Amino acid sequence: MKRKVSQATVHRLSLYTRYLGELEAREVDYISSDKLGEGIGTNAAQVRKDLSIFDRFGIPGRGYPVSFLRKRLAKILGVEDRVWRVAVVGAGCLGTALVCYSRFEKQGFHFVAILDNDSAKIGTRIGKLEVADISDLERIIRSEKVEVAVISVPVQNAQQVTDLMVEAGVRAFLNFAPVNLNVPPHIVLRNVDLTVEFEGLSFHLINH
Amino acid sequence: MKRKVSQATVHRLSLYTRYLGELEAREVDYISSDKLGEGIGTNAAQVRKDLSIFDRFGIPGRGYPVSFLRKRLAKILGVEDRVWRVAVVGAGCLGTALVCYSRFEKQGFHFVAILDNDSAKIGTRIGKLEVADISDLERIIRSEKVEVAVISVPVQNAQQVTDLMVEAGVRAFLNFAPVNLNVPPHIVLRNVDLTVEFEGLSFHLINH
DNA sequence: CTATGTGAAGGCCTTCACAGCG
DNA sequence: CGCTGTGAAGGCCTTCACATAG
Repeated sequence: MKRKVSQATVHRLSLYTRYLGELEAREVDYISSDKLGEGIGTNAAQVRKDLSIFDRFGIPGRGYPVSFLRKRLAKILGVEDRVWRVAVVGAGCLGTALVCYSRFEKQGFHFVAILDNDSAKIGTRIGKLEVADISDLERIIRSEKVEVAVISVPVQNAQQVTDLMVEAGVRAFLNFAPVNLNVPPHIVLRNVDLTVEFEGLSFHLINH
Repeated sequence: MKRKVSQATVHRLSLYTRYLGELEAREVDYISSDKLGEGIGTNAAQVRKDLSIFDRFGIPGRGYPVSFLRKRLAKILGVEDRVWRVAVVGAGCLGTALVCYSRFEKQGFHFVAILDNDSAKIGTRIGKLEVADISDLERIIRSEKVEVAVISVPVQNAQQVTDLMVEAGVRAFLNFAPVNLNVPPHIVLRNVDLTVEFEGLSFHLINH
């Protein structure tokens, strides 16, 4: 890695990887930076800059070898020949939906547990998983070797649950609770906030 | 509006608004740019710059009036004294979860319809809504005066469904399908791609 | 004396433009 | 001759620092 990889670049690496997967399924051998950019909604210069951070993947006059590039990017993203073990905390609408959605499994994110504090939910089955009692959190995280957690609990429980998970050894969080979580500096945290997304739409509808 | 409002600023306006709502509930009257920044995970300078785009909301020596500022920001975001009518297309795991999640209603996003093409789902009840037949799309969009649509259909149907919706008059889309949708320039589109989010976590776990 | 509002500086990301490779 | 890789330029966003208001 020659330079710092920006958040924006990481985001696009994901999109390139997915689009290259589609091309691979359609048995396309080579793709130009121009077409690859078009496929994910950016331009050729951006594509070449992004890829040049890591290596010289392309062949002047031909473009990028689709299959080779997809594998290399998947490796860079950490999703080639590898599975991440994920726990979902909060078996509400959203937590349930994530577990039932199969694409993540295919992409190397394996859901190994779903936890809740509601005794009416504990023991019930969601997809292939049985809802576990949140008071068993630490034991489950350790025995299941959970590395990534999804926070889909109500706002008022989110920070506490996150603290417990950090203590139990979880290193990365995808947070759906609409609150600013505080985590130690070595912990990876990304927020998905659907209200923010809706309000983004609303702002542009009103101001354009 | 004195200058162009960046995407990043719009995002933070949402976060400020939410945090100010919490402060309002706790009956806090004034907040400094420093504390407001801390509350959403940014700094005082950023807060002051963001807010100064629109007006002089603050009182030197005291800070910002919480309730007044919250209302003004909600107005700017288009969620004060107003309801947006939203349709969800695709009654799978995710579409169902969104309709059952009540926070959006409170924030001014009112779900008025959920559509699917699966005859096994059509007519069934999800929350307060009955799943409608997607072949009635145009009629429903017009009669329900839908302005915003959520795309939660499989990738292969996403573009077609979006085209139909644009034609029927929908002006804004929140797209959960992992595909780059093409829409006319005057249409507002935001993508929520959970695979990208997971891969973002993965990248940072591997490279730090 | 505290905390805002804002030009200026700094830093990061994107776009340009072209040398050079296949 | 087409398309990549990459310095340079441009543009946008964040941070700094301080004059100014309450």
